[in-house]
Amino acid sequence: MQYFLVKSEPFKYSWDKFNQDGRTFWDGVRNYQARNNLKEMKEGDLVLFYHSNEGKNVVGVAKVVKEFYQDPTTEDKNWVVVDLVPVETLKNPVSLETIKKDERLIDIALVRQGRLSVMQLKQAEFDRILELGAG
DNA sequence: GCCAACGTTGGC
DNA sequence: GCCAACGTTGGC
Repeated sequence: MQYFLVKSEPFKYSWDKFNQDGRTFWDGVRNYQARNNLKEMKEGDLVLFYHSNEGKNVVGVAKVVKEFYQDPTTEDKNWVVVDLVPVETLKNPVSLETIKKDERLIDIALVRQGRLSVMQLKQAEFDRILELGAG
């Protein structure tokens, strides 16, 4: 079991919209590092959903239901998507500020490499964020 | 709206 | 293959 975090601008695709849809393919990744992380995802892996720009917090947990395949929005073979479904909404969204202040989360890619949109998390980091989100 | 970080592109 | 220029992301 692996753990990940994905970013989305709420204007583009929000957690609410995701829950209304019930399932989505995660498209729009146009960065090789992020793409490689997408390819690492296996069915059943858990993914934190982070709102960038607006909110700047982790709002919920999603699950991988289909491993990577060709991005249907482009012909370019470089890009892939995975299918995700929502699992649970965090009671207390965990803000970037909170994450930055937590010594156990100081090392995660969200902080270290701000621009990366798909990243892997250690289980301890994933658990810690859920703990903070439970309120 | 600004700017830092950083990935990508293209000239040499 | 290096590196300057440029574009994009995302925090502030």
